[in-house]
Amino acid sequence: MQPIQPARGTRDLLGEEQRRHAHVIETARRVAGLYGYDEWVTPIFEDTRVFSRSLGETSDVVSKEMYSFPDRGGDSITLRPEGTAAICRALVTNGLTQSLPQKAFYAGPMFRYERPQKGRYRQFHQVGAELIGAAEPLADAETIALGRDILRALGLENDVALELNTLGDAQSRADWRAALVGYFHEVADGLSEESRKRLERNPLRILDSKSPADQALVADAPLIEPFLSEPARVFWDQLRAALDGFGVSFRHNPRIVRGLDYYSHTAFEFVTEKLGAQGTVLAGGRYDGLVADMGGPQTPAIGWAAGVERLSMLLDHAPAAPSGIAVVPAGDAAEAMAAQVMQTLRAAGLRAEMAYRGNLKKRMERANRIGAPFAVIVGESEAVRGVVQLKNLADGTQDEVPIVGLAARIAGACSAR
RNA sequence: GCGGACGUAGCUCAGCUGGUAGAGCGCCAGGUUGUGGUCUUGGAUGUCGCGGGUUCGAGCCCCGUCGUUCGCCCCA
Repeated sequence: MQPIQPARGTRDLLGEEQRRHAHVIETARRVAGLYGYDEWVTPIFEDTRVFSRSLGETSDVVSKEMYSFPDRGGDSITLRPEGTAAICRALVTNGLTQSLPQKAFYAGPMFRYERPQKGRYRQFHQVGAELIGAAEPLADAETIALGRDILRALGLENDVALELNTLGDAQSRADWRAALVGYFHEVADGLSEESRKRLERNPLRILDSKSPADQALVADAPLIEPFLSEPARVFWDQLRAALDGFGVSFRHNPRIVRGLDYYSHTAFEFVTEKLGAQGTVLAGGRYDGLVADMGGPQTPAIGWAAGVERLSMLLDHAPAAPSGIAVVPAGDAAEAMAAQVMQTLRAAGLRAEMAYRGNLKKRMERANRIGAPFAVIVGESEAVRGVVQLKNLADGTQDEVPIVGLAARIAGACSAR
């Protein structure tokens, strides 16, 4: 019989990989807490309209990458491809548009039907932060600072660089886009085949094309700055000043555009050179129209999402596996006593384990294998005297210690190490 | 969705111009009846991803398929 494999683009997370993931998520959650964020947990699937309405009909995410299917009632359901739209939907459905601003942190699986690669899976995991109800550049700067601080807390500060751009407000963006389309039409003969298609569907995307031929033409493409409206220009200036205030350094990259339609003003990416084509590690921007798309009032918002898989791969060291105290009965008759001792240790907050079978030698081998710092050897002759053998597995020393106070003794020794 | 590479033991891999499969690590058992690590002796690894084809004979060649991987598209 052939073993059944995990579905394409999905995988199991255990051991070291699981610890890396957990460390990324816990770090992000903790730092977001310092910034005043609460965690929101929204459903893993939603009414398809939550995404089709918000992401823009032209984006590939909607046109071919969503996991959508009809449920038994005939409604179209979609496994969430990203987090922001659902957060906005939750804001509206819970009436929180009446108590702004809201700061939402989230972590969990997302789903996109695409060709898997390293660091890109059909089920992948993101952490994200959304600040809803603040229109000031100060909010953008603080949100970006949060991302930077999480990366810093993960020890990745030197591996990533922040690239920043403005997309202007709706009018600025429309004017700039028209100019871009005009320019690229003029030089269309020199564009790559892909970019000629993009010119019809999603012209902004030509700007970050990887084709060298495109890059040469992009260099002379009109920049957005002349098209910025006065308010958009002021916003852009204030944002950069505010980032200085938060001590966040960045590089202006006029070619950054965001893939999803709902962004305006601020767009940013933390990128790394270390992951090949999957170099964007944390990215986001301002999306002032999205809450209204969800049926709420016009509400400004700024946020980002980060890929947990990609961050995990960048981590220098996986967090160490936890190790517990090995409780070892000397002989079957001591097992009950050993179980009691083990429960005492657990009650004192210590991780403790006992093998289910094997003689003393076998169980000592296992104690060594699980990386236990100490073995507590429970023998019949000692047990009647209320003592056990406490063996330090690092240096091989062994003491007879009373069961009363054993947990405190071990805890003290562990913290002293 | 498009193009390239790769699938051999639990893991990392070797396997000659086609001749019935190997190493290291790990695992199991003994040397040690109440003491791990080091050492030592022995043992089991497996439909060579799967299906078809060529051949007297296929891990090796051909086709298909599934999976992984590197890029493209897109995107975190």
